[in-house]
Amino acid sequence: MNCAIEVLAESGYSGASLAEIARRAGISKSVVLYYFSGKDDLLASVVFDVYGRAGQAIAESLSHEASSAEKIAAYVRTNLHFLEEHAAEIRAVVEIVSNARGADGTHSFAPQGEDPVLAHLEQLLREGQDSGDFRTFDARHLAIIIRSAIDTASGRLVIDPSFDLPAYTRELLSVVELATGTYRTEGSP
Amino acid sequence: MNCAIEVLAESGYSGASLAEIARRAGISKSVVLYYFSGKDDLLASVVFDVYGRAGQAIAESLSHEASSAEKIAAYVRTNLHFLEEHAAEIRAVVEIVSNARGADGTHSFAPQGEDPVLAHLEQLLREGQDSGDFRTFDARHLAIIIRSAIDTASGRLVIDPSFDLPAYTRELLSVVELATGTYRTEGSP
DNA sequence: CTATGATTTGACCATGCGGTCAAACAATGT
DNA sequence: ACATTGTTTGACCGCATGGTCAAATCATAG
Repeated sequence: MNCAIEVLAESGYSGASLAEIARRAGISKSVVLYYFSGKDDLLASVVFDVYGRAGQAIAESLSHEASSAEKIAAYVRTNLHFLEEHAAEIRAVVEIVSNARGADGTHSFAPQGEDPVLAHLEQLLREGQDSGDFRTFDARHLAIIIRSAIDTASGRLVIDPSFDLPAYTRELLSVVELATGTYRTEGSP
Repeated sequence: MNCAIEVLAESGYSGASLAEIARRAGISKSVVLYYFSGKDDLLASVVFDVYGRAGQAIAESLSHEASSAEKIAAYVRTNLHFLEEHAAEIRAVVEIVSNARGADGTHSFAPQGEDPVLAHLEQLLREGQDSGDFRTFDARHLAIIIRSAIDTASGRLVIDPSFDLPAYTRELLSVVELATGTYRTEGSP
């Protein structure tokens, strides 16, 4: 699985053939198919593994925060921090989710109906609005904007070695603060 | 080329084989290779064509605006408007740019060094800062955030038919205004 | 009508893919 | 020592890919 992640991150979905993954691992192609029922199973395992660990890290981080503003900030920070330490993993998952398709041509891993990741962030934003911490905005669409800013960072990290993720994190946090209206002048003591 | 765009948008990069594109066009595979020197040539033509038309539309739109704030707003609006009317084209280009790789495994169409699209937006932001219209922010990274919000919309439009692009445009414009600090209280008359 | 050039076709090729399988190999308990 | 079980291998299969090519078809000018 680690070698699959490496190949996916470096050579993309098309380049990640069973033969190439096996070669990188120094084993025969058959060994991969001995432990995984097929390529789909391998990719699904990678997605599940990385997705699970990321979700765990984020949930743990959010549990330490009380206010909506702090939760949102922690959400952004933890997402980008996880990205920094697991760039190849995230890149591999993105590659799989956005390219793997079933026989019918539809995406295999993209969420069917409602995207739970997006729904989660949207709910965090809505909570902040309900508690009066945030200004009025379109929670759904702001969630899409914030997620896109997070997701784009994995690509940057891989293709641009000079990409300054800490600085990017700072700027995104600042944008999110302004967009949610966390620090309104009329509300200051 | 139109059929190539359709197939790319619907079935993704992997599904866009010469045979499939020819079948959709009702012609033989050989005809495609008669007018294009190879698959690379076809894809490059699609990218060039769409990219050129989008750039033209954006440049034209910006030329009508004077202030930096208006230019940025027009930039966002025109990008998303072009997307709305040419969703499949943009989706196809994204599919090509993010998946097409040369024999060496590197992206074929992704910008080599500095991304001119990103550099352009970054410069627009910097102009607004230099003229004093905008607050202090990290122009480079804010440009990345805004571009990601624009680019993610093409995917949404394709997979989610209920996606409300006008509303998304409104929210993004609002976020950009807040992020650039166009309407600062201290500057108001 | 015919000769010439542009266009179109289907058969064909080499290559790489995911996947199968019998056989070889290694480890272990008896 | 042996039999059993788990592991690994390389040869092989069917299939799809991008691409080539000679031949067939079409259009047009003389």
